[in-house]
Amino acid sequence: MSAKKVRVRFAPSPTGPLHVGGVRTALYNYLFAKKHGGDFILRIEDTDQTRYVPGAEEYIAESLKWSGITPDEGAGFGGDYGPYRQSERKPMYRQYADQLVAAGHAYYAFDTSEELDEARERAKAAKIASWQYNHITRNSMKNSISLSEDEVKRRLDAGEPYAIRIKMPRNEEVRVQDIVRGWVVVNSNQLDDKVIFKSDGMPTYHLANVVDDHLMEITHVIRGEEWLPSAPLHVLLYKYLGWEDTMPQFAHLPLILKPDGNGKLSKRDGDRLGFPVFPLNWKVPGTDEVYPGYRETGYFPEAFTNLLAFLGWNPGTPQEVFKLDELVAAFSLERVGKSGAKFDPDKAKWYNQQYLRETSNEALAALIKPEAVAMGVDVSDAFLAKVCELMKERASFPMELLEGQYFFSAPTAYDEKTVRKKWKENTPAIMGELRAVLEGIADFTAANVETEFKAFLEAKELGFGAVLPNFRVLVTGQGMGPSMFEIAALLGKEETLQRIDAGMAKLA
RNA sequence: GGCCCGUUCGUCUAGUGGUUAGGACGCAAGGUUUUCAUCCUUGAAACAGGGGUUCGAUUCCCCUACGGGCUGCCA
Repeated sequence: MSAKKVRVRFAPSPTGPLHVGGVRTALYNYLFAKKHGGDFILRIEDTDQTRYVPGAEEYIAESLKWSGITPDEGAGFGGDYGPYRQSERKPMYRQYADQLVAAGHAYYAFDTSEELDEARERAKAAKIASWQYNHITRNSMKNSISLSEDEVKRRLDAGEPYAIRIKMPRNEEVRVQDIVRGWVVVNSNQLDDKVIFKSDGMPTYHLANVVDDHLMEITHVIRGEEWLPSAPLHVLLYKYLGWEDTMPQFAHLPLILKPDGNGKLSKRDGDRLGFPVFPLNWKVPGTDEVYPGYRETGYFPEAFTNLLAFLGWNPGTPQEVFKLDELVAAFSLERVGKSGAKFDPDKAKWYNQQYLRETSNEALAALIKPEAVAMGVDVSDAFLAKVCELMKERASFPMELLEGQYFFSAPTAYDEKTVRKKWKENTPAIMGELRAVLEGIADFTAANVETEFKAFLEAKELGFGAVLPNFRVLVTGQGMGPSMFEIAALLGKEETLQRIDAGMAKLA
């Protein structure tokens, strides 16, 4: 094993909000880096100015920070290998494209996009399988291979725009070794002469990616499966640039699929099925449209990384709840699966529930305080913490802790079903007597209320079912909920009695 | 269409040339609970199909089917 320090990068394009698939890729990179004591780098791949979306880069950085997978280096995070935005690295790429041209591995192409479209249209009309710019077609196009030397020189001197394309070799086996998939072999005849340097002076993803990974001394390229088809091109680029010896290892991750049907998870699936697809709320620029985020929905960051980690990876043990540092310790690319994973909203919710239950009542209270205040709730922190304690086991998200409105104000309506089924002729009399019993309790604790309540039932030879539901509906308006003794104690004797009186007045 | 990748309960998955094919989510039933939730117990539920190789294949090979990705001067 070489002692070279592990360096991995997450290289998103700032064309919009990062989605969960992207976060998972970032997460696996982070876990792998930390597992091996290496560095996790954020590189912004903005070689296409036309697709730049304002705010996207900030969104990406904030998403990573919130998720707890903050980069060690990168755009906005410092580091010795900068700049980390490809747009700022623009002057660095040209020389490598020139080097490839000089070596005969690349050539100038003068075809306009209109001409390329035409070629594709013609092929389509002729029902030829999809058209490719390759060893067969390049001779009929306008480039430095088909054109005479003089003609090429004339066009270059005239300042005519051109792109630089890689010259794919004839009939050569290109082998890519992938950590999750093993050897992937493809014949170069299947590959096309991809543009590596655009006429606007910027490199395309393929060149920029290889050059930057080399210059930044990246040791492992961990990215989505959508890149697998272009991996052979990248391998060839390393070879032609003379960097074969330090070529990073590849790991192509399976995709995250939509929960129902098939296909890649997309932002519309979230709307349709009612779960977030983005880590943070994303406000579409120039509109009022907002896509919901995991953070705002009430997911804990560690629940988020936990559930994401398990989409395509597992530790091989029954344990499923892993804090971020536990994930780091357990992670390995060898245990990453090969097949796409359908996102399961139910399981996502379950993960959050696990973390909610591990969070202290005080911390939960602090978490929901702003929301409570916004709702007009005015109670002490201790009171709110107690509410959290009572509501905790029936919630998956912090917001749900606030669903027991009756904790904060007297009921305005009384559960119809409970009243219909439980409120009998003699109920008002029984409730009146219960009220007297409650009033007589000096120390109004849950335990005392329970003891006195049970003694009352025994003395009156009444069952729980005849009394408690009515007690509950008078005080909370509900037919279900946490322990009534706890609720009464929390509200206090005075409030409890007042609510009984108010309820009796309406129901009797 | 071409190329590449994949295929174990509904979902996420473990797993081995010989297993009662295991777990989790969800679902169902029962129990606990004043109720709901929690919790406990139990249950239904899978090796895509066909050929090989083999004494024996879910496991190895091939084909088919199905699914996915790519096929841009996007990333």
